[in-house]
Amino acid sequence: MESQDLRSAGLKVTGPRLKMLELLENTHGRHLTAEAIYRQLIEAGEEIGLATVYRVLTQFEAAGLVTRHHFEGGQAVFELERGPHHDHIVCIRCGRVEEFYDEAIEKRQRAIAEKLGFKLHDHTLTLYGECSRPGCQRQNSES
Amino acid sequence: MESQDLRSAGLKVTGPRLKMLELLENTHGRHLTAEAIYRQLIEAGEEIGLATVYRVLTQFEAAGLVTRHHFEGGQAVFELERGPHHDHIVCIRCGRVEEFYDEAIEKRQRAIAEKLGFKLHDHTLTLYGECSRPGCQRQNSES
DNA sequence: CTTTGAATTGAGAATGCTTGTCATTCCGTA
DNA sequence: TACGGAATGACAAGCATTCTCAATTCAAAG
Repeated sequence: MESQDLRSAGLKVTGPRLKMLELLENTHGRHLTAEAIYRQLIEAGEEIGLATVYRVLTQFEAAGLVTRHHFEGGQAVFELERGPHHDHIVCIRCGRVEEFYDEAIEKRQRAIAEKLGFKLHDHTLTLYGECSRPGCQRQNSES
Repeated sequence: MESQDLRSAGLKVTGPRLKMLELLENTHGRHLTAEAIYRQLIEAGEEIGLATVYRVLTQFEAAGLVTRHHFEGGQAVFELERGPHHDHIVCIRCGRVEEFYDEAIEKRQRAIAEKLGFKLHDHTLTLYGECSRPGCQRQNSES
């Protein structure tokens, strides 16, 4: 149950937090903006404020429950942290996001950081391209 | 002379554009925010508006003269496009930016995009860590 | 070296995303 | 079940960036 996830993250169990976790879990593989989460909850009849969505996402991020990505375009997208690290490839036409993991790249990154005298904390790698899905068109807003 | 760079980029030669190009060229290896460029020009006695700085940077970017990076932290940073492609490693304490290039990583990226059915256009790779410079402290604003 | 139209500029307003404020409400312990 | 602190929602505020528009500047032509 999600309440347990919240508790073990040191967060009080509240309605908004549960609803948001639920939504994130039922949106497998998706990368949602705060706005999109807000809209979906409102449309589902929930009573929630956009400020709360942002606040809770920030808390989730601090607790390691979600990851925040800054793909190109103003809005940040949030992704439920599930399983191991991965990077992303984003379609510049339809916005679709795929995930990938490449050990060779990871290894080179560690080597580069060490060579340059950095203690590596984190990294972001995002590829941008055009995907080959049949329905790939300039679709943007996800309701 | 910089005027030639502007002309060949299809841009009219104007005072603000020349000053900005000059500043970018004399700030070798640096990654500047729009705000920083604005401040430095003002301090140098130039008469320029922040809106112009943003506008011109966008034009420079479109012309391929500069690259815009979205490192963490709200502001974008701009870098004069000089020489071949490279990625970045940023110190999370002092903000210092180093550049690197790794053919193995580039090659893997192309392979990954192809495998996932994407026509690769671009990518961003940024490593974050702590550098080992003696003077590395929470220094931020660069005047 | 002037004229002249279009491009560029500066100032401030406006926008879009995100965070802060604060009174009200909710959670969970006693 | 009552209580205190944390969480919430509505709205204001903040920040980076873009837009608007009248005034200025550029450069091509006369």
